[in-house]
Amino acid sequence: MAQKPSIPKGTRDFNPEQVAKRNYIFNVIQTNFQRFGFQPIETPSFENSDTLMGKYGEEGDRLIFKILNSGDYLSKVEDTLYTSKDATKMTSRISEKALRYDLTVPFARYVVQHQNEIEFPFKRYQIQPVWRADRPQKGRFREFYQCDADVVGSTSLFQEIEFIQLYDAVFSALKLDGVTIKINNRKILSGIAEVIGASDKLIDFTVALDKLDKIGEEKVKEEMRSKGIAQSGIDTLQPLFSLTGDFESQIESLKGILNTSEEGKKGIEELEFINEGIKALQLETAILQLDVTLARGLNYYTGAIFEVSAPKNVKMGSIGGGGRYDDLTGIFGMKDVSGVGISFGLDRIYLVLEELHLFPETVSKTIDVLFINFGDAEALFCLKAIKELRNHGLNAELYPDKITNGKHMKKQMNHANKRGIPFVVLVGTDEMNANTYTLKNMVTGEQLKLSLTGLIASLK
RNA sequence: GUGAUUGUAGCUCAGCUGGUUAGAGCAUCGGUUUGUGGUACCGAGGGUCGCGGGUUCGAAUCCCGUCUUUCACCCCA
Repeated sequence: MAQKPSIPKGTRDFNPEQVAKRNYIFNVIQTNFQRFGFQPIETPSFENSDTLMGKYGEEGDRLIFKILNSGDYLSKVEDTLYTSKDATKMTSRISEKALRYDLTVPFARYVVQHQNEIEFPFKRYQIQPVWRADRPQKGRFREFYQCDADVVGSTSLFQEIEFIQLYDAVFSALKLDGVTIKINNRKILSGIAEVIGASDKLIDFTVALDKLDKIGEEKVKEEMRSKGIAQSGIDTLQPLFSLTGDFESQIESLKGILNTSEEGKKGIEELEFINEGIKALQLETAILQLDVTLARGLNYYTGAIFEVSAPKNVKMGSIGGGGRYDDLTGIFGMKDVSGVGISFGLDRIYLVLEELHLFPETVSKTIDVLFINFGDAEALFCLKAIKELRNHGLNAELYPDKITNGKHMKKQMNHANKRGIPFVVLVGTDEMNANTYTLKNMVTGEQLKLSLTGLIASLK
């Protein structure tokens, strides 16, 4: 229906049921954020372009939605620039604002800007939408929510341990069993790159390594060769491709590979510390797994890297990620502030819960009881009762239109049925005269004549 | 950004190699049922076949473009 209105690709409308389900997830995440001591902040939907541009790599810049300047913005562009048709140069001249791409960079900006008001270490959480000019796919949207928790101003590795606990707490509360929290450390990746003499190609190297479980060993080696990594280096990597077993045994293998790299050894130390902590504290339902091929995430991670995968029976990209960044605020001129944080992908968590039927049935129930509207006098009588019910914490409402000529009772009952309202109250002249209420259970069909106090008691 | 894919009633989909007034189920509305919904029966409304252009005597059907959907790559929540 081309005539009908539409919304841009990668965006969605949410109906009442969907909003109820999303709020359920929000509430669980928010409750746990607060339980772990995080405080909320909010930042604007759009930032100055130079705050965002260049922070996510070349690929990221391409995916940032730019906002056109107001007014007659083309008149300020020189003819030479205009005719050169250089989009990158042109963009910076006609667009000075952009929609935020994630919550971490705006948060870094916030910390630098408000550094004198903030009490460090600062633990904040932020639940807001972000925008990416990506092509939509399963679980990929152009507008989606991130739920971030970060700590800045502490280098303590106990923060990493806390974040793993936080992931576990949230997913356990959502009854999403069997999520895998993958952990790696940037220092390990740097160490490996150093050992194979490819320190200058760290990004290419890690991007290739990250694809191991997807495209296989041979293709990864091929990609590394095509990026100019020496064959001798790739041969040195061999033990890495066959790295298996539990956390401890993988660590042992890594020690063998990285014994000449100081940075690598530091990474191993950090991982061991975190693993010891988690072993002592235990996780409820999540599984912590060392994954040396985990390299995803932004260029700014310097220590731990996290990624959360949905249970294996669901085909979905990561539902959360995060890591340690030692110098994020440095890009805004504030040195030596270490930060670490994690993010929950609300929209993907929603899809996973939906697929596994894990939403509690009660999430979309909004109203406890509907009063049938027999007429003006009855309606007024009902509204008095409704007021009482509301004061007792019950969600109650009157059907707005009255029954005319005895008709439309069916319509009102139907309405209650369709909305899944569990109880209906009928008050006609008989009830009104006797000061009683007929309570009907919409599931069983059972009806009771009750006083107002009886009504309240039955509904509570 | 690269390569595919989808688009017919509010929803899910039929519609054979182009041929008279484009169908079904569900949903909606009305009736059977003027104090009782969820099941039943009867009936009604609702579509310029995504949009634009082209080929043809004739296009939902073929061609081109465009938008949209879904998927893979890139990248990522």
